[in-house]
Amino acid sequence: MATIYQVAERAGVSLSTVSRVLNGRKTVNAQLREKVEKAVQELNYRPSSVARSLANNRTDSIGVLVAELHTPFFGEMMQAIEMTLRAQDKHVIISVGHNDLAKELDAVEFLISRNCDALILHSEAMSDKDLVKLQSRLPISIINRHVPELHEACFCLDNEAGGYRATRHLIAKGHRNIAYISGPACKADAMQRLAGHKRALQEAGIAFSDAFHFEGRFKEEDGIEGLKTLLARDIEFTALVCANDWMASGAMSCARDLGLRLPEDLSIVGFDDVVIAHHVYPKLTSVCNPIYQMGEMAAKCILNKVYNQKHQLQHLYDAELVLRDSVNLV
Amino acid sequence: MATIYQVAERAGVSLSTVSRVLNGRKTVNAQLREKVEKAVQELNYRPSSVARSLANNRTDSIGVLVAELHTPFFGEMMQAIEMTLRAQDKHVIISVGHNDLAKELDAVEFLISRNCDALILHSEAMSDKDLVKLQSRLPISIINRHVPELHEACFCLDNEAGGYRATRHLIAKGHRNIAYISGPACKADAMQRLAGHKRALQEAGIAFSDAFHFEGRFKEEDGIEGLKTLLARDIEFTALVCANDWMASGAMSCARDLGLRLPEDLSIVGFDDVVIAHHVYPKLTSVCNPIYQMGEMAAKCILNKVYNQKHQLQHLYDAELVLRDSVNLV
DNA sequence: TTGTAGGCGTTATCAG
DNA sequence: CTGATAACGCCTACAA
Repeated sequence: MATIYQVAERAGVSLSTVSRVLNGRKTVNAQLREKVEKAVQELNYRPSSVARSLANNRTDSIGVLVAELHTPFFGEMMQAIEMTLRAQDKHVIISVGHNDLAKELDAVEFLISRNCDALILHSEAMSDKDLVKLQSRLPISIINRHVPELHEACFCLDNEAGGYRATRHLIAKGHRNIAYISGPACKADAMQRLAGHKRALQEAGIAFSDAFHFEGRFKEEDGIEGLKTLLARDIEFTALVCANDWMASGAMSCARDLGLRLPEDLSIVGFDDVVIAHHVYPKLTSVCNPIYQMGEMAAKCILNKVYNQKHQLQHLYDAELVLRDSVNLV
Repeated sequence: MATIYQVAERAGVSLSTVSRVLNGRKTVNAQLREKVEKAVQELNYRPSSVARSLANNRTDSIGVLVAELHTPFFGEMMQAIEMTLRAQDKHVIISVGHNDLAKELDAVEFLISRNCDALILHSEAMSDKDLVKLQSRLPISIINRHVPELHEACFCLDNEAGGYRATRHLIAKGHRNIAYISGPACKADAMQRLAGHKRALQEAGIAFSDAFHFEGRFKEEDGIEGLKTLLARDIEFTALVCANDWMASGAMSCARDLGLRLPEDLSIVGFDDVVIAHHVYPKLTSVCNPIYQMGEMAAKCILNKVYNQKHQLQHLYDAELVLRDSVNLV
């Protein structure tokens, strides 16, 4: 690999001049510039990003922490981040945290040890305090979580509004008895979605009852277990909202196994609108989680903070309902 | 950030000694070693990976080129790669190629400009020649594609065997009239899968006919269009194999729209066994593409080549059939 | 076993 | 506008 010295030598100038033309400085004689460019061509010279990083203390790389990589949600997120960052010649280094505190912290240290200029995090296990502390070490942006002290760094969905929309839609379709399978009580987004559900009920003058509520952990199996549990209770319902699509899919296959017709016997609404929502049968009406946009914004936030760009930022995202075939008029 | 100088000063030794203990050299006095370690602790010193890279001409980072990130297949692959590489303290830099030659080449240059030690590629657009040329620049490993000159770097599925298994299964269930929706003729894996299908037919004494074949491009819509087209032809069939799960899902929803009962009126087999196979209805019998393992192997191949490790490598993968509910006995 | 000195490839400062 | 020269932080002969 050619170095800047060799280019300088070939062009008959000093290496400072080469550095200048490489970095697009205006203050260089046109003739010399041409000579340098020619030499660069001939030697097929490529600057060493490592040496450059050492000299100016910037790596142009951004670390991204995700819970998992093999799930559609994170795929969308990564795609958005990679595309917007690469368009600005920034590199994306990934690291997975597996929803485990120790592993997340380890992943973060790993990323920092690589001298990332900044971090984008989708963390479930770290505490708010951890995140605040982290920001004092390097710029970060946070997806899908709101940390009050770090508001300008957070990009999240209006989960409450989403929960509200899902249930209001069912009510508008004539449903009055609506069951709800939520995510775990320890997760803020799960509770916000549930709160939205309750608000919609209240607005329609329907009392919320714990009997209609099952708490899952966002997994497909929880949808199955949840529906079974609800059906075994002494209640009747014509509709079910699930706090994510995986549970909704589980509930659907369970319902079918139990001989229920969908959506005639049971209307179902999901949440997140991940890819499976299009593929289950009937196609699932679901609240959209615009993760792509959020990933893009988180990346732009970093571009603003670290590289002095000036992108317009939006921190809170609307959770629109995507209508498909899983809800029946009653 | 503390530097190695400061550690040396605090420990009262030279920086070479610090460097030695940091790199685990045995040839250093126990007392000094302790002093150094103490100083490292106290200063919370972390070596600069950038400076280290510059000095020893290695970045410990591997570039990965994928077509897209937002699809389950690549998610699995990335997860596998990230996990096996990070276990060895190597970093993963991602770059997406969007199935476009210019963009893939651009992505590769981008990765190389970052001084990656090696590349892992899932390339659809680059030619064999491009890949051979690339390998002369830096170590690479290739997923899901066989380049004869680069055999030891390739990790792929036995697509022919997979196609064979899918069709043989249907034949074993009594089907004789089996339609096939393939991937595009320009893709090697698509043609191999089709070849396997033909072999199974031949083995059973069933003649292959173009009338039973529709060529798609691996998209959901192609499954829809394909089934419609096949049904419009003057033929009868009780089973359909689709060269991937997306087309299978499309065919399923199309079949249902047309009033066919699944699997009573039409048995369907998919390919790749991506996540949606579990979520469509009825759950889809599909040929498994062990992308996770392949990703892991591609990563280990790099570890062997670049970092002198000695992992056992497997280059060709078996395509097992995963039985679910989409095939009927006739 | 330990320390000194030079090099890795750039950028940045400061004279000229 | 151009060219020495000193960082940047670490590694590694080589010398002591």
